[in-house]
Amino acid sequence: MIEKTYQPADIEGRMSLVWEDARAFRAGRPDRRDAKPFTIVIPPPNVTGSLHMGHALNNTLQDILCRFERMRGRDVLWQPGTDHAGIATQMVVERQLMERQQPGRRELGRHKFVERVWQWKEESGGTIINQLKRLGASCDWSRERFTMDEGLSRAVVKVFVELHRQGLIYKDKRLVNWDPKLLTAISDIEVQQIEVKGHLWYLRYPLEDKTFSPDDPSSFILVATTRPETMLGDTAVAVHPDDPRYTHLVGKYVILPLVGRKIPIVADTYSDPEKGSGAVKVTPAHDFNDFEIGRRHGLPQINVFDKEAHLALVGNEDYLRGLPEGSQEFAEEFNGVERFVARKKLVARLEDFGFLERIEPNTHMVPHGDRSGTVIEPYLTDQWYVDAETLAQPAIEAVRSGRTVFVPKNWERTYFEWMENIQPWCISRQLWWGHQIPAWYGPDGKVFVAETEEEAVSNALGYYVEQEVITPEQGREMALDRNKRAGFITRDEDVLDTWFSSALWPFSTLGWPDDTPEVKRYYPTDVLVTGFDIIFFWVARMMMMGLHFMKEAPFSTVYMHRLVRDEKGAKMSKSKGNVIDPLGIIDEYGADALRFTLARGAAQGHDIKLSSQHVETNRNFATKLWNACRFAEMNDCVQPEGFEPTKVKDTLNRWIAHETARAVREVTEALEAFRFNDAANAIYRFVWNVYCDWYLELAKPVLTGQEGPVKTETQAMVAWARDEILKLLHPFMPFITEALWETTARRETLLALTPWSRKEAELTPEQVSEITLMTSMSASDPLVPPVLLSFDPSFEDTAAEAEIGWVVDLVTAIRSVRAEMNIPPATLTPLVLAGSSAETKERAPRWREVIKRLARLSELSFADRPPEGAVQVVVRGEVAALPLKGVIDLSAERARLDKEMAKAEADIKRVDAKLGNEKFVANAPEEVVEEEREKRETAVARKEKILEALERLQQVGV
RNA sequence: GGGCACGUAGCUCAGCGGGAGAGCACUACCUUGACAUGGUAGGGGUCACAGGUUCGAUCCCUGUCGUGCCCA
Repeated sequence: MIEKTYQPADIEGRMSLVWEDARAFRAGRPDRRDAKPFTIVIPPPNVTGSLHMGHALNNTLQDILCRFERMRGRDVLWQPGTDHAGIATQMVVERQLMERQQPGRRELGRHKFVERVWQWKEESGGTIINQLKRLGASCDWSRERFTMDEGLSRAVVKVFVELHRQGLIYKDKRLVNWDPKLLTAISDIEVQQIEVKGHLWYLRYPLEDKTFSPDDPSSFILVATTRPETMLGDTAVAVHPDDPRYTHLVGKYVILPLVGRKIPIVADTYSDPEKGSGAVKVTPAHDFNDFEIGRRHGLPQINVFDKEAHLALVGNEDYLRGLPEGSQEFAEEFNGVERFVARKKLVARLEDFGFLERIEPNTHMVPHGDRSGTVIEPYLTDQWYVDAETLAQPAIEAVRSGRTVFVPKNWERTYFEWMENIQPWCISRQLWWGHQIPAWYGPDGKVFVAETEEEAVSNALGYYVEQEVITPEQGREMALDRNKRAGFITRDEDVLDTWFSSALWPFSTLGWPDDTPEVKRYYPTDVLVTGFDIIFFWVARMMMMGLHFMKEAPFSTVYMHRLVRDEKGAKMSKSKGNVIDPLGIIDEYGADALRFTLARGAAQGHDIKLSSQHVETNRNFATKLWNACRFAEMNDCVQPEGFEPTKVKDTLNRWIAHETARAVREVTEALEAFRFNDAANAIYRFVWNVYCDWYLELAKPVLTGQEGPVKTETQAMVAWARDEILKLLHPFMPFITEALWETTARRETLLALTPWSRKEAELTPEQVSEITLMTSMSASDPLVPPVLLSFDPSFEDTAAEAEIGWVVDLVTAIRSVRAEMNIPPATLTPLVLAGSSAETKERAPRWREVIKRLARLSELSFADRPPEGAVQVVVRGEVAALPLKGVIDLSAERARLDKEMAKAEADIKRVDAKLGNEKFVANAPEEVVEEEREKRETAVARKEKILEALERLQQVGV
């Protein structure tokens, strides 16, 4: 029995258990041993995360694909899991320690701290996984993985060692994006450029051979800078080689104000004559562009900051080298000053001595760490890098050749753009939580990379014995005793970027580097579903690693969805306070309603604007379905054993078969092309505007009438179409459909495992070959869906469509005219079909009861001519008359007919204009011209009927 | 500055060479025996602007204006 009201909360929890008990989502079910696999790896959410709308969308779309393919018989593996989120997790645990006033990270020491993080992970790391379950995600939860798992960690080490051996991972001293708050390097894409209202400071740098005076422009060169505090590390001034203002100064020297260092003026095209003064200070150790200039001109790099971005001048050899007497005092004064404080103090000091010319407001982009929010400092350090450029080549090729396809396709351009200009990927992080780099150093700094400590140590000791740094005896002792070698051989302290391990996710989760059956069966995966904002984090890196280690691209299709915004179109953010919590929405309207809303909004290339009102609409849709199923149940609608929908006789039943087949086709084709919105809208329309509004309404007289073969057939067909609906809707609304499936009949399988409606088996051999041809034609382009794959011509029935179409049009026309004439619904009117064709005379009696009920008629009769003073409408070229003389206002009817008349005449006029154009008749395709002629005929016939009606009205004297 | 989108009904968006569509909102009416989380009907748009291609342009091309995003 279906409950009277639909309450999502009642069914969602229960259905989750049903699926779990049946192990419905397990990959590799024995009954699908011979099935083609379908694999999606989840973009692993951050272990510290909780479900936000972006996750809800991302996972809804993945789930729709997985459930769809599962129903189509594939052996589906949807691989779930989380990543360890190095920085984020470390921050969460550190904050927790602070809040609880427990010893901090440094006090605990590395080992104890990492233990603490694991403890946190066990307690709180499952949050988002449980939230995904509430959304209905049909992942194979038994295979859940975590990037710090033993197996995945082995994959990381192996990849690191292998790439290092191949020279694709190396250590280098370069400028990195340094986060002075978190004290770690981060990669380019973890940096966000934020527009900041800053200033441009114009500084006078005195020329070496002149006597400096602020009033004498020939005694200095004016430089403009957004970061005056970095001047302490300046090693040159650059001007454009073609800038006539400065050509005479190139090759000369300036004396760095306050510091006293003598630095050259160089010519470099980086300097923009249009910007600032046209001369820029060059600080190779603190600016990426300056670093390049420095390399071009062989300039020294002087780092003036410590790790926390405080000035580090005392004892800084690079800084002090070549400075005049007395600079020690200045260094001591400014040593240890924080960068922004230093800026203020330095500007004031420069001003005191006449070195500051002016300050202009200047809005510019400033790099910020996406985790800490602090201003990133370009900082010169030793870090590990991946040679991304080399790895990118096959990844570019895979997309160019079409082995991996982006949907929508225009993302490929963005992908190429980035891949072709890719920079070395900095992968080391100065953190404790993560995969520690498998590199060990000897006393001279020589590095030994190996998969295990034993191997690295033995390599190292062998080397130093050979070099006679230690004796063989010492080597043996150190090999055996960790304590003896401490201080001699030390491990790299740093860990790897989290995305390094995420890049391996499509194969590490399957058991690689072991030679597992899962790797063979499920790699490469089919689709990656992800937001465009992480195309570089995810797609690019997984492509590189997958191709390098597996020799095959990790996925054949990359579907990029867009952002979920609030109802006004603003990006959701905590600071704006416009975040819509998916779990709150699920509590209020149900997961099905949320999912359906997201799917209906997921048009390719568009952000989704979400409001709770939309969700409410779709909850109402679920209610509508619920009640339709109740109606079927109340009318004992069941499919008898061996029922054959293709064999039904009754016109109405043949019609719904026809319409259902069309819906199946629409939904299937849309899903195959990743047009989630079209698929969802097609099923919405079918359920509400076809099945509920017309089929059930038209079937009511039969269902409530006497027993008989037609009634039995209709009951079966109502149930059949309902089951088709449940199947079509299941990928979108899994909970309600599974619950209704369970309640409405005795079922052999869960709906989640029930075959999708495909009817190829029932086709004739000729039809099959035609379909095969079309499918193979479109197979070359994966974006073109195989058109006929799910369409069953045996359901096609144009006669049924014509007949039911006539009923629908007639009822609609009468309703419309009644509303226009203000006839109260309670008033039943007679209907006279005037001058009907034999076809209509034959049809009408079959639909008499239905038409009378739906159009609120007292009787339905035929006549050669419409009665005097009757309201007349034209339906499919024939007149239907409502004899309402005395009931309605005849002048209102006249006005209505005049309006109709004008419409018909306008139609004729437009068509005539076309047909009168010789060029149109000559150039337009034959079908189009023919269509226009038909249009004209219909319009003319219509006009004649209206004209007759008007004449009749005249006779009554209106 | 470079790239990618987008300007269609009050709102959110489909459509993308031959009669302007949906959902929501709005208006009127309806407690009809699945459903008021419902039913029926209705109003509302020179498809941003200007050119061009075409027999024909909301749709293709060019430009202008406006909006958003990404990268410098």
